[in-house]
Amino acid sequence: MTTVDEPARSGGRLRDAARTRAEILDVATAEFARAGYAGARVDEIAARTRTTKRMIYYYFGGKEQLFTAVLERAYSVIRQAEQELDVEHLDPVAAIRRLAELTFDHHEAHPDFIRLVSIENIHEAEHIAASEELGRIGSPALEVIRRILASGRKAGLFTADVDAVDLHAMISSFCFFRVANRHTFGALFGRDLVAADQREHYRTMLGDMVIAYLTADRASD
Amino acid sequence: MTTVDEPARSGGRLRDAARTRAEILDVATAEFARAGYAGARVDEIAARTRTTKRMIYYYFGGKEQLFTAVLERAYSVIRQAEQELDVEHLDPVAAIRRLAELTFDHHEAHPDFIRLVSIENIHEAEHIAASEELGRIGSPALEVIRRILASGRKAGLFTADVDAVDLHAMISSFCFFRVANRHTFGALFGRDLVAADQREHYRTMLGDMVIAYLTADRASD
DNA sequence: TGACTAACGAACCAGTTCGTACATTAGTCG
DNA sequence: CGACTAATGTACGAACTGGTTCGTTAGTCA
Repeated sequence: MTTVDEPARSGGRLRDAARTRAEILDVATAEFARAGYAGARVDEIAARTRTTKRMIYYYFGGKEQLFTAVLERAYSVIRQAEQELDVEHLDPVAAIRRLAELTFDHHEAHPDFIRLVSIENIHEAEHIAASEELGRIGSPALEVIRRILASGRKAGLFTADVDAVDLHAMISSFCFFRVANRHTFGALFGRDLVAADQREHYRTMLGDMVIAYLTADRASD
Repeated sequence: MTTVDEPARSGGRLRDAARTRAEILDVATAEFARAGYAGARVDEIAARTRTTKRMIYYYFGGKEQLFTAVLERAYSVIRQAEQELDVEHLDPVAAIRRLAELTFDHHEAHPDFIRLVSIENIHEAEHIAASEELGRIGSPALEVIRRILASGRKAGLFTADVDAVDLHAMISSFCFFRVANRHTFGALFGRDLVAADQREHYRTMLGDMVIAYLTADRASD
């Protein structure tokens, strides 16, 4: 990650490894998200930085490793957000709805992250596979879901016997699709899924969908 | 080998514009889906064809237009599949479930198409925007959904007052995510969403979800 | 202070990539 | 048949791109 120990000096140092590294990562994130892995230009990233291309190779080794570092930092952000989830004081139904809404909000707030994930999937997650860090991180949200599901089942509120990972996939799929595919969807169906005045509508729709699924009377099958 | 150089072609003509064009499109589809727009190599496409790069420029004009042509054909395939939808003889609940399942099946059967859509979204649907053909096609599935929703509401089966486009987005999001993000999801959560032995599970889950949403008692909100 | 190292910059290079100029041939039609 | 056009193949090049070589400077510490 970018957190190399901050040198004691504070003022605008000319030479500041941590700052340079972080700036490269910021610019690289935007560039990769903009143009995809192959479309991203190392020269372009360097040009938008206060440093030079030499430094990218000095700190990261190459384009491939730079992209991996970008992914690592992007995932660490979402992991951190998930760690701050505080919904378990709510009743199970409200907790799940709140969790879904927070996932919804996070996707909307981080379109670059969504693009990076799309790009990484085009490349069959090879960078995640190559990263030690990304390989062993779990999802804090998953644990939260697990606990809410357990208590909801215990209270007889949730009829569906869903697995936490599957529920996470269900919630994520809606949030992800809305942001990731907004361009083709908009072009083909003439509807902007991310329009500001539709936000509450889709947020509610997601919650309704998840709760309906969890509380449905499955006997009618 | 078997066919070194056959001067006198039997059935297949030596010069066949339609065939050459189609072969280029086939190979280009695979190549773009494999590596993304920028990552795809025109030389590579040419090499895998029985013709040369010259022909790609002769028939399509350039890489950009070739990709647009690839998208146009890919979308025409799904449009055609949707036109063969035959679910309206079923009762509304069964019809929606069947429609969802067919969408599910189509996504699973056409991973290259999913990748192309992901790629096109990275490029903000600029090729769809540039295509006259793609701009004015509607979705046959949308009309089907509209009719089923209307009859379901009329029969008092569907409590939710959903819009057809939104329901289409809901169904698509789950199907799309499962295929498009299977690599990162698998790497991060250790679960293969496209594993053969999980297929029925997710297919059922999708149907349950959609039906639960449509038939839920929204009064409890 | 002066040597030593981390951090940095400019210029360069070798391989690649899209695109094209030029030459040629198969098929068709009067 | 012979001219004419659609279709095709070869070879090449200008621009670009990831990566490197070589040299410089700021900061640190003995």
